[in-house]
Amino acid sequence: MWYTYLIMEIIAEKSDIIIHGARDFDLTHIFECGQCFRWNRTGENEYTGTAKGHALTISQSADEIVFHDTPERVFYDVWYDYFDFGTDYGAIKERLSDDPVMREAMKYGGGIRILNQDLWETVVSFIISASNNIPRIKGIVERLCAAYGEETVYRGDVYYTFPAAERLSALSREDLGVIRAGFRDKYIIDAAGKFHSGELSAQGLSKMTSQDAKKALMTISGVGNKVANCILLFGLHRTDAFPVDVWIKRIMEYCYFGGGKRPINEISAFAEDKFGKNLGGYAQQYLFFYARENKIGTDREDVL
DNA sequence: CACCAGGCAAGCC
DNA sequence: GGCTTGCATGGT
Repeated sequence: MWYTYLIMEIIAEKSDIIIHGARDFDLTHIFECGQCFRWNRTGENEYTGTAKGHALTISQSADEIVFHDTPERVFYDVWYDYFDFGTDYGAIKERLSDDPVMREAMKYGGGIRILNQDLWETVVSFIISASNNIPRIKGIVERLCAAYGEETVYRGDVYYTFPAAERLSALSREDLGVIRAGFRDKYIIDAAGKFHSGELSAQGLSKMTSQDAKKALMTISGVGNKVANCILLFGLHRTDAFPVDVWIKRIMEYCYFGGGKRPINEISAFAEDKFGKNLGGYAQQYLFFYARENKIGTDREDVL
Protein backbone atom coordinates (compact mmCIF):
# COMPACT_ATOMS: atom_id res chain seq x y z
CA MET A 1 0.00 0.00 0.00
CA TRP A 2 1.32 3.42 -0.99
CA TYR A 3 0.86 6.33 1.35
CA THR A 4 0.66 9.67 -0.41
CA TYR A 5 2.06 11.59 2.50
CA LEU A 6 5.03 9.27 2.82
CA ILE A 7 6.11 9.13 -0.81
CA MET A 8 5.50 12.73 -1.74
CA GLU A 9 8.36 15.20 -1.69
CA ILE A 10 7.97 18.77 -0.46
CA ILE A 11 10.53 21.33 -1.64
CA ALA A 12 10.88 25.05 -0.91
CA GLU A 13 12.16 26.67 -4.11
CA LYS A 14 12.62 30.44 -4.28
CA SER A 15 9.33 31.76 -2.87
CA ASP A 16 7.27 28.71 -3.83
CA ILE A 17 6.51 25.38 -2.23
CA ILE A 18 6.62 22.52 -4.72
CA ILE A 19 5.31 19.02 -4.18
CA HIS A 20 6.31 16.05 -6.28
CA GLY A 21 4.78 12.61 -6.15
CA ALA A 22 1.41 13.48 -4.60
CA ARG A 23 -1.29 10.98 -5.44
CA ASP A 24 -5.06 11.29 -5.51
CA PHE A 25 -4.91 15.06 -5.83
CA ASP A 26 -6.54 17.09 -8.62
CA LEU A 27 -7.32 20.78 -8.25
CA THR A 28 -10.36 20.66 -10.52
CA HIS A 29 -11.85 17.78 -8.58
CA ILE A 30 -11.08 19.41 -5.23
CA PHE A 31 -12.54 22.81 -6.07
CA GLU A 32 -15.49 21.72 -8.23
CA CYS A 33 -16.98 19.06 -5.96
CA GLY A 34 -19.18 21.51 -4.09
CA GLN A 35 -17.37 21.69 -0.77
CA CYS A 36 -15.99 25.24 -1.00
CA PHE A 37 -17.02 28.55 -2.52
CA ARG A 38 -14.00 30.84 -2.44
CA TRP A 39 -11.73 29.31 -5.08
CA ASN A 40 -11.70 30.36 -8.72
CA ARG A 41 -9.93 29.08 -11.78
CA THR A 42 -7.32 31.69 -12.67
CA GLY A 43 -5.42 29.86 -15.38
CA GLU A 44 -4.68 26.55 -16.97
CA ASN A 45 -4.58 24.07 -14.07
CA GLU A 46 -4.45 27.00 -11.64
CA TYR A 47 -6.81 28.15 -8.89
CA THR A 48 -6.71 31.16 -6.61
CA GLY A 49 -8.63 31.49 -3.38
CA THR A 50 -8.68 32.46 0.24
CA ALA A 51 -8.89 30.35 3.38
CA LYS A 52 -8.06 30.77 7.06
CA GLY A 53 -6.91 34.34 6.52
CA HIS A 54 -4.51 33.55 3.68
CA ALA A 55 -4.77 33.93 -0.07
CA LEU A 56 -3.13 31.40 -2.36
CA THR A 57 -2.53 30.67 -6.01
CA ILE A 58 -1.99 26.96 -6.53
CA SER A 59 -1.23 25.23 -9.81
CA GLN A 60 -0.72 21.67 -10.87
CA SER A 61 1.00 19.98 -13.79
CA ALA A 62 1.52 16.30 -14.46
CA ASP A 63 4.16 15.77 -11.81
CA GLU A 64 4.10 18.76 -9.50
CA ILE A 65 1.88 20.96 -7.39
CA VAL A 66 3.04 24.55 -6.89
CA PHE A 67 2.00 26.76 -3.96
CA HIS A 68 2.99 30.15 -5.35
CA ASP A 69 4.70 32.72 -3.16
CA THR A 70 4.09 30.69 -0.04
CA PRO A 71 6.44 30.73 2.97
CA GLU A 72 7.24 27.30 4.41
CA ARG A 73 5.69 28.30 7.71
CA VAL A 74 2.36 29.13 6.03
CA PHE A 75 2.45 25.91 4.03
CA TYR A 76 2.94 23.75 7.12
CA ASP A 77 0.72 25.82 9.40
CA VAL A 78 -2.18 26.24 7.00
CA TRP A 79 -2.14 24.44 3.66
CA TYR A 80 -0.78 21.02 4.57
CA ASP A 81 -3.77 20.35 6.77
CA TYR A 82 -6.23 22.33 4.64
CA PHE A 83 -5.57 20.07 1.65
CA ASP A 84 -5.65 16.99 3.89
CA PHE A 85 -2.17 15.78 2.93
CA GLY A 86 -2.08 13.64 6.05
CA THR A 87 -4.83 11.35 4.79
CA ASP A 88 -4.23 8.35 2.56
CA TYR A 89 -6.88 8.65 -0.15
CA GLY A 90 -5.52 5.59 -1.94
CA ALA A 91 -6.64 3.45 0.97
CA ILE A 92 -10.05 5.14 1.08
CA LYS A 93 -10.59 4.60 -2.64
CA GLU A 94 -9.51 1.01 -2.27
CA ARG A 95 -12.13 0.42 0.38
CA LEU A 96 -14.85 2.10 -1.69
CA SER A 97 -13.96 0.21 -4.85
CA ASP A 98 -15.89 -2.87 -3.77
CA ASP A 99 -18.93 -1.02 -5.10
CA PRO A 100 -19.22 -0.84 -8.91
CA VAL A 101 -21.00 2.52 -8.83
CA MET A 102 -18.20 4.00 -6.75
CA ARG A 103 -15.58 2.53 -9.08
CA GLU A 104 -17.23 4.39 -11.95
CA ALA A 105 -17.69 7.62 -9.97
CA MET A 106 -14.05 7.61 -8.86
CA LYS A 107 -12.96 7.51 -12.50
CA TYR A 108 -14.30 11.08 -12.69
CA GLY A 109 -13.36 12.70 -9.39
CA GLY A 110 -10.52 10.49 -8.23
CA GLY A 111 -8.45 13.49 -7.17
CA ILE A 112 -10.96 14.82 -4.67
CA ARG A 113 -9.82 15.72 -1.17
CA ILE A 114 -12.10 16.76 1.64
CA LEU A 115 -10.64 20.09 2.68
CA ASN A 116 -10.20 21.00 6.32
CA GLN A 117 -12.06 24.28 6.15
CA ASP A 118 -12.75 26.81 8.85
CA LEU A 119 -15.88 25.81 10.76
CA TRP A 120 -17.42 29.27 11.01
CA GLU A 121 -16.94 29.96 7.31
CA THR A 122 -18.50 26.59 6.54
CA VAL A 123 -21.53 27.31 8.74
CA VAL A 124 -22.30 30.58 6.98
CA SER A 125 -21.49 29.30 3.50
CA PHE A 126 -23.91 26.39 3.80
CA ILE A 127 -26.61 28.53 5.37
CA ILE A 128 -26.32 30.58 2.19
CA SER A 129 -26.44 27.42 0.08
CA ALA A 130 -30.07 26.66 0.97
CA SER A 131 -32.39 26.83 -2.05
CA ASN A 132 -29.65 28.46 -4.08
CA ASN A 133 -27.26 27.66 -6.90
CA ILE A 134 -23.49 27.41 -6.71
CA PRO A 135 -22.53 30.46 -8.82
CA ARG A 136 -24.87 32.64 -6.77
CA ILE A 137 -23.67 31.16 -3.47
CA LYS A 138 -20.14 32.09 -4.47
CA GLY A 139 -21.27 35.62 -5.33
CA ILE A 140 -23.01 36.13 -1.99
CA VAL A 141 -20.04 34.78 -0.01
CA GLU A 142 -17.67 36.99 -1.98
CA ARG A 143 -19.78 40.11 -1.32
CA LEU A 144 -19.94 39.18 2.36
CA CYS A 145 -16.15 38.99 2.55
CA ALA A 146 -15.62 42.17 0.53
CA ALA A 147 -18.02 44.10 2.76
CA TYR A 148 -17.07 42.77 6.20
CA GLY A 149 -13.87 40.76 5.89
CA GLU A 150 -10.35 42.09 6.27
CA GLU A 151 -8.00 42.98 3.47
CA THR A 152 -5.00 40.81 2.83
CA VAL A 153 -2.50 41.48 0.07
CA TYR A 154 -1.03 38.60 -1.89
CA ARG A 155 1.16 38.89 -4.99
CA GLY A 156 0.14 42.54 -5.31
CA ASP A 157 -3.60 41.92 -5.26
CA VAL A 158 -6.10 42.61 -2.49
CA TYR A 159 -8.16 39.70 -1.13
CA TYR A 160 -10.70 39.67 1.67
CA THR A 161 -10.74 37.17 4.51
CA PHE A 162 -13.94 35.62 5.76
CA PRO A 163 -15.47 37.91 8.42
CA ALA A 164 -15.42 36.72 12.02
CA ALA A 165 -18.60 35.85 13.87
CA GLU A 166 -17.98 38.80 16.17
CA ARG A 167 -18.09 41.18 13.22
CA LEU A 168 -21.27 39.72 11.74
CA SER A 169 -23.05 39.45 15.10
CA ALA A 170 -23.08 43.25 15.31
CA LEU A 171 -24.87 43.65 11.97
CA SER A 172 -28.55 44.18 11.17
CA ARG A 173 -30.47 42.66 8.29
CA GLU A 174 -30.22 46.04 6.59
CA ASP A 175 -26.42 45.92 6.93
CA LEU A 176 -26.45 42.57 5.16
CA GLY A 177 -28.59 43.89 2.32
CA VAL A 178 -25.49 44.63 0.24
CA ILE A 179 -24.64 40.93 -0.05
CA ARG A 180 -28.13 40.16 -1.50
CA ALA A 181 -28.56 36.92 0.42
CA GLY A 182 -32.34 37.27 0.45
CA PHE A 183 -34.21 35.54 3.28
CA ARG A 184 -30.94 33.98 4.52
CA ASP A 185 -29.68 37.22 6.09
CA LYS A 186 -31.53 36.61 9.37
CA TYR A 187 -30.06 33.10 9.56
CA ILE A 188 -26.52 34.45 9.19
CA ILE A 189 -27.13 36.90 12.03
CA ASP A 190 -28.55 34.16 14.26
CA ALA A 191 -25.51 31.95 13.60
CA ALA A 192 -23.14 34.86 14.28
CA GLY A 193 -24.79 35.46 17.66
CA LYS A 194 -24.47 31.84 18.71
CA PHE A 195 -20.80 31.63 17.70
CA HIS A 196 -19.87 35.04 19.10
CA SER A 197 -21.51 34.32 22.47
CA GLY A 198 -19.72 30.99 22.69
CA GLU A 199 -22.99 29.07 22.78
CA LEU A 200 -21.48 27.25 19.80
CA SER A 201 -17.77 26.94 19.08
CA ALA A 202 -15.39 24.88 16.99
CA GLN A 203 -13.73 23.64 20.14
CA GLY A 204 -16.99 22.58 21.74
CA LEU A 205 -18.46 20.97 18.64
CA SER A 206 -15.26 19.09 17.83
CA LYS A 207 -15.51 17.26 21.16
CA MET A 208 -19.06 16.06 20.51
CA THR A 209 -20.24 12.94 18.76
CA SER A 210 -21.44 13.63 15.23
CA GLN A 211 -25.00 13.11 16.39
CA ASP A 212 -24.70 15.63 19.23
CA ALA A 213 -22.83 18.15 17.07
CA LYS A 214 -25.59 17.89 14.49
CA LYS A 215 -28.26 18.58 17.11
CA ALA A 216 -26.31 21.58 18.35
CA LEU A 217 -25.85 22.96 14.84
CA MET A 218 -29.55 22.58 14.13
CA THR A 219 -30.34 25.02 16.94
CA ILE A 220 -29.21 27.68 14.47
CA SER A 221 -32.13 29.08 12.51
CA GLY A 222 -31.57 28.21 8.88
CA VAL A 223 -29.65 25.03 9.65
CA GLY A 224 -31.72 21.92 8.99
CA ASN A 225 -30.75 18.34 8.36
CA LYS A 226 -29.01 18.83 5.04
CA VAL A 227 -27.07 21.98 5.93
CA ALA A 228 -26.03 20.42 9.25
CA ASN A 229 -24.66 17.39 7.42
CA CYS A 230 -22.64 19.65 5.13
CA ILE A 231 -21.21 21.49 8.13
CA LEU A 232 -20.33 18.20 9.82
CA LEU A 233 -18.53 16.94 6.73
CA PHE A 234 -16.86 20.10 5.44
CA GLY A 235 -16.42 22.09 8.65
CA LEU A 236 -15.77 19.37 11.21
CA HIS A 237 -14.38 16.69 8.88
CA ARG A 238 -16.90 14.13 10.07
CA THR A 239 -16.64 11.67 7.23
CA ASP A 240 -19.61 9.69 8.55
CA ALA A 241 -21.85 12.55 7.39
CA PHE A 242 -23.61 12.01 4.06
CA PRO A 243 -25.45 15.17 2.91
CA VAL A 244 -28.29 14.36 0.51
CA ASP A 245 -29.04 17.26 -1.81
CA VAL A 246 -30.87 17.29 -5.13
CA TRP A 247 -27.75 16.07 -6.99
CA ILE A 248 -27.06 13.19 -4.62
CA LYS A 249 -30.73 12.24 -4.62
CA ARG A 250 -30.83 12.13 -8.42
CA ILE A 251 -27.56 10.25 -8.91
CA MET A 252 -28.44 7.65 -6.28
CA GLU A 253 -31.93 7.15 -7.66
CA TYR A 254 -30.30 6.68 -11.04
CA CYS A 255 -27.45 4.38 -10.00
CA TYR A 256 -28.90 2.41 -7.09
CA PHE A 257 -32.69 2.47 -7.53
CA GLY A 258 -33.17 2.03 -11.26
CA GLY A 259 -34.20 5.64 -11.73
CA GLY A 260 -37.27 5.55 -9.48
CA LYS A 261 -38.02 8.42 -7.11
CA ARG A 262 -37.11 7.78 -3.47
CA PRO A 263 -37.58 9.90 -0.35
CA ILE A 264 -34.46 11.50 1.12
CA ASN A 265 -34.71 9.44 4.31
CA GLU A 266 -34.56 6.22 2.35
CA ILE A 267 -31.52 7.44 0.42
CA SER A 268 -29.76 8.42 3.65
CA ALA A 269 -30.47 5.04 5.23
CA PHE A 270 -29.24 3.25 2.12
CA ALA A 271 -25.99 5.27 2.13
CA GLU A 272 -25.39 4.65 5.82
CA ASP A 273 -25.86 0.94 5.32
CA LYS A 274 -23.67 0.84 2.21
CA PHE A 275 -20.79 3.12 3.15
CA GLY A 276 -20.74 2.61 6.88
CA LYS A 277 -19.51 4.90 9.59
CA ASN A 278 -16.45 6.45 8.01
CA LEU A 279 -16.67 6.33 4.23
CA GLY A 280 -19.98 8.11 3.66
CA GLY A 281 -18.55 11.59 3.29
CA TYR A 282 -15.95 10.50 0.77
CA ALA A 283 -18.53 8.54 -1.21
CA GLN A 284 -20.83 11.56 -1.20
CA GLN A 285 -18.14 13.75 -2.72
CA TYR A 286 -17.27 11.27 -5.48
CA LEU A 287 -20.97 10.91 -6.28
CA PHE A 288 -21.61 14.65 -6.28
CA PHE A 289 -18.77 15.31 -8.72
CA TYR A 290 -19.86 12.38 -10.88
CA ALA A 291 -23.46 13.60 -10.97
CA ARG A 292 -22.49 17.12 -11.96
CA GLU A 293 -19.95 16.01 -14.56
CA ASN A 294 -22.68 13.98 -16.20
CA LYS A 295 -25.45 16.51 -15.57
CA ILE A 296 -27.75 13.92 -14.05
CA GLY A 297 -31.34 15.12 -14.07
CA THR A 298 -30.81 17.49 -16.97
CA ASP A 299 -30.93 17.09 -20.72
CA ARG A 300 -27.66 15.13 -20.83
CA GLU A 301 -28.44 12.36 -18.40
CA ASP A 302 -28.50 9.92 -21.30
CA VAL A 303 -24.69 9.91 -21.30
CA LEU A 304 -24.64 7.35 -18.52
C1' DC B 1 -44.12 34.02 -18.17
C1' DA B 2 -43.16 29.82 -15.01
C1' DC B 3 -39.81 27.20 -12.87
C1' DC B 4 -35.70 26.10 -10.38
C1' DA B 5 -31.47 26.54 -7.38
C1' DG B 6 -26.65 21.96 -2.49
C1' DG B 7 -33.62 23.86 2.17
C1' DC B 8 -35.71 25.60 6.00
C1' DA B 9 -39.22 27.43 9.24
C1' DA B 10 -43.75 28.10 10.33
C1' DG B 11 -48.29 26.91 10.07
C1' DC B 12 -51.52 23.48 9.37
C1' DC B 13 -53.80 18.93 10.59
C1' DG C 1 -45.69 13.18 13.91
C1' DG C 2 -46.09 14.24 8.45
C1' DC C 3 -47.44 17.53 4.82
C1' DT C 4 -47.81 22.26 2.59
C1' DT C 5 -46.40 26.84 1.72
C1' DG C 6 -43.73 31.17 1.66
C1' DC C 7 -39.36 32.78 1.18
C1' DA C 8 -35.20 36.74 -1.78
C1' DT C 9 -32.72 36.71 -5.63
C1' DG C 10 -31.12 35.63 -10.15
C1' DG C 11 -30.82 32.66 -14.15
C1' DT C 12 -33.08 30.03 -17.96
